Amino acid sequence: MVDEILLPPRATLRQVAALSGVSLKTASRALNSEPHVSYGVQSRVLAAAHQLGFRRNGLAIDFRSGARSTSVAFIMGDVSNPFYARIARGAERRLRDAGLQLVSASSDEDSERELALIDDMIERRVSGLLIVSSLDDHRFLEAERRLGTPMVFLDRPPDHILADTVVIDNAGGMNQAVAHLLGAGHRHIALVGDLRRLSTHRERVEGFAVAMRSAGINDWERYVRADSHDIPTAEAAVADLLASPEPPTAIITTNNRITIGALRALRGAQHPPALIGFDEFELADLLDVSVITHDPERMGQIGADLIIDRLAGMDQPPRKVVLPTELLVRGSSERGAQAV
Amino acid sequence: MVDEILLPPRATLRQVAALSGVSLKTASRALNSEPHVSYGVQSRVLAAAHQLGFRRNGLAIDFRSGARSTSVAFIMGDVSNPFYARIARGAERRLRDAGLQLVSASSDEDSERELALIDDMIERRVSGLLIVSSLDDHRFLEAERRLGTPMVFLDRPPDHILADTVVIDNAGGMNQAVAHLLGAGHRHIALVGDLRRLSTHRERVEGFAVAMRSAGINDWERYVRADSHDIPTAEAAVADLLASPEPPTAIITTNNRITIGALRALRGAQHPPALIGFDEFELADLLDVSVITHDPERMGQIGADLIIDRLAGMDQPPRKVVLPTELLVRGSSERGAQAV
DNA sequence: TTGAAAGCGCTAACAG
DNA sequence: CTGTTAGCGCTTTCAA
Repeated sequence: MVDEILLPPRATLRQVAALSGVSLKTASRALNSEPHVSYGVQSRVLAAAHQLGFRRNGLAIDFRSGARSTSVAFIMGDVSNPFYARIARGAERRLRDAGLQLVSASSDEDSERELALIDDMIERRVSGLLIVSSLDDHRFLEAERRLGTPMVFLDRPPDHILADTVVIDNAGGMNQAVAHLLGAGHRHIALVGDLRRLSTHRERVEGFAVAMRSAGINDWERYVRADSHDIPTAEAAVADLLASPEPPTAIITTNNRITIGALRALRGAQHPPALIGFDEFELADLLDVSVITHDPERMGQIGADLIIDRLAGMDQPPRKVVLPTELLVRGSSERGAQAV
Repeated sequence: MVDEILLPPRATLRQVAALSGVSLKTASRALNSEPHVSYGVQSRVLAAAHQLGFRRNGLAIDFRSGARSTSVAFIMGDVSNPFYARIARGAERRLRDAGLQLVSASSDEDSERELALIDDMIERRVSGLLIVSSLDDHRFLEAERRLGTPMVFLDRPPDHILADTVVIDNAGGMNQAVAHLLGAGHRHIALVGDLRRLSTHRERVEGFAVAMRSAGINDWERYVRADSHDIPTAEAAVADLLASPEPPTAIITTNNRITIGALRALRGAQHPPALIGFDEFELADLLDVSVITHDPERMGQIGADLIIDRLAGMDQPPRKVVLPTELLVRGSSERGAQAV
């Protein structure tokens, strides 16, 4: 193979202008279909651009006009978690229609990494920040906020800073689930939760506690397990619960990863406890698993819209949007209850 | 709420230099920890930067140094498809270590949109392109390739252009699956496939055909269905097969979406046919579904490495990496065979 | 070890 | 309708 010569350097607007015999600015206008360009000039410029294989330099455009790139950052735990992927999808669609692009970055739920990513995104001058944060103090973003960078906190509210937020009705969803199980006669209900430091975890546990207490059950903590952040850990936690002297008759898992871990642990169990999982997941219907559903794509859409509105000058106090949940009763929640 | 005054404009390097009483270039050197800066100057500049809340302007840096951004584009069908999400994950990790960031964009498998996205990414001067393409002619990328933009085609090889490619051993994987089913006595084996125009589909069908023919089965086309690009379509296709006068005794689905559609269609079937799906998926083990597995994260990693190497000047002829598959035999492939 | 000057490719602001 | 003049914030020469 002959080593081909690459790099006949890229044509610039200046060359297009020269070739078509107009000024830089006129060429710019023509290529951007701005008004006040005669038809003849327009087509001459376009032809020259085509001939030279000209491509606008987005880097130069972003740099020059306004001090912001046309990207919006999405910082979350892990793209391959369907919850985040669906948020990304919702956000991406809205942003694209607004001429923006989504840049996703995974923090692996690690605070250091999250900080580094946010920092990086700020330096890249993203137009906005969509964050599912695992930090517990967001004061460091205050300066950026005052500089006018729109930021929306998704799924978990920010701490020590006022900013737009889109969350799920965690307590409400949990309440419905617990009420349903209580109604079926369950008294020994376990909760298997995510990292203790996450606000979603705390809210879900709190919703659980409230519902349990109001049913007169005060030793609810006995069956609460936390820090099951991945599938294997969740599986182990559930296995452990099942092996205890007085196993729970029902289990609530607080996210899709944990639910899957629970399903693994329950596989082949003689008398599986009832199960309700937070987050809908693909195949939940086939596996007959009851879930607390909500709409992650919508979360992404709303987040994106908020960014877009703020960018367009919307100047209202920070909003907090709470997305509803719905209990989808399937087979898994209808079993294992002891006689009432 | 008092309307707070935002926008005390961002500090620039020039201001940092002024405040610390050094030249622009010295400030630049200090902040980038370049050599040849005395300790005193270094700390003076850092202090000034801190005091002003200075943040480097990534836009200006990208623009000025080299005509490339520090982003790599990943163009694929849909982020919320776990196959793509896992590729993204693999690529993202590698790229981050190289100081690059991944920008994912979904084409929804639509050619127009894919073209527009690629165009957009080129204008944004991404450092490289990772593409799962649904186009059938990539000549339009030739100019870009000659300009030195590294591009890697994932999952589906490019047409009419030479470029790095990372694909799965489609024919081989299909062969293993068919051989397994034939060995169990199946003769009426169906294949439910994706969009006909996708090369992956064609290769998988070809692998299927070869295996069937070499077993003396020449009417294999009878049970082949294509264009099942989403779950509902796949479900309908499988339901249709089941309802035919002489239904197949085994079904092979050619990707994770189709497998899920098939599972839906098979739900509650009296005598479900055997099933083998292309692509591993979460819960496949719980559902006891046999699959042809491979490693999408690795595909992402290799793609990213190829980009990074090319960016670093690696100058070999385009590579074609073929990733192996493995047949994971679970319960679903062990049923429904008629007496041999 | 430091600095001055030049300019990346483009658009904004003003003229004509 | 078209052109001229600046200059975005930074790095890259090259010189001191």
